[in-house]
Amino acid sequence: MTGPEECPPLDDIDRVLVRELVADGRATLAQLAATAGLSVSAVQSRVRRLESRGVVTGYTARINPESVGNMLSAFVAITPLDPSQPDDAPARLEHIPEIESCYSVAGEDSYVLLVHVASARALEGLLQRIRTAADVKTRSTIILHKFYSDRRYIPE
Amino acid sequence: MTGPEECPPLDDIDRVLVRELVADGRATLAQLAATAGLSVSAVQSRVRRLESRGVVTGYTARINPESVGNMLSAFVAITPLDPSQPDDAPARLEHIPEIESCYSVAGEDSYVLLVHVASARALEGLLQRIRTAADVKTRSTIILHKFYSDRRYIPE
DNA sequence: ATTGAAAGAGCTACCGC
DNA sequence: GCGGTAGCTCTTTCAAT
Repeated sequence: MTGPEECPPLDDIDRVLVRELVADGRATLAQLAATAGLSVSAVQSRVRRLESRGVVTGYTARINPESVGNMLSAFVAITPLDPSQPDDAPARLEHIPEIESCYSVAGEDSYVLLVHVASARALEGLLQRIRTAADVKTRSTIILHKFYSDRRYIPE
Repeated sequence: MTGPEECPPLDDIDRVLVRELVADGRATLAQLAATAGLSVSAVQSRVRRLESRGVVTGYTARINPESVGNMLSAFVAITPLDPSQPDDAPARLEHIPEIESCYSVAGEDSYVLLVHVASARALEGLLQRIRTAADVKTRSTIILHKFYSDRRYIPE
């Protein structure tokens, strides 16, 4: 799991492996070998290759934010207040742990963040920290319900 | 990994385990035991409990969408065209694999989707499918760059 | 709840193809 | 690149505390 390297396109077997690892990040090499119709050794070297090429960038546990006390989630769209200043908002926000994701976007705003907090009160404090840390204005969209997330589409 | 059950609050050791499993979804029980300062067996029963309580809802491989051919990502905000109709848009969109996440939100629109597609041409087709499947209008925000994502904040 | 130990399953490195 | 074996690690289960 070092850095992304060369990237010749994935073959069908690679896609099978990626799909299964997305569905179950703890799938054993034996399981993967069974669905791919290959030996454990062959699957192991393919998975290593997918990791070293940066196709698979890591493994993680999916958690329910509410179960760890984050009762409120929101999208926060941000726009720099002073367009003449160098815009390094993502770097200036990276230390804030409540921010799950940070995207730059083409639209009304410059960036969109996905944040998780304990309460409305906590969101108020977070927005203040975001504004002062990055010198931006914020526009928040409260998430009422997560129907599904973390699905992954592997084409072909 | 059956259904969420009772949920007495997490103690400090549980939070340590959850943090490590989020950072490395394939961490072994031995690794977890080392950082938690417990025996392997004790860690195993705690992890099983976190799973059965729905704190940890599963494990997944993180993948780079571009490396599997999804070169374009976007937020798609949708709003039902006919407010008098029953609104079951999320269910009517669930079969579309390009949709990674679906949230209902409090704001200008009813729902926000995160989608991944191969190209602008593919996005055009996807938007048509979304509109006809759910009888909604769409407002898309193209993602230019993902600075970070999939971070998880475990409070305390 | 936690521990320790024993048995089974999985991972890794190496070798021949 | 694929398959197979050997050695080691990890997981699982269980009795005991």
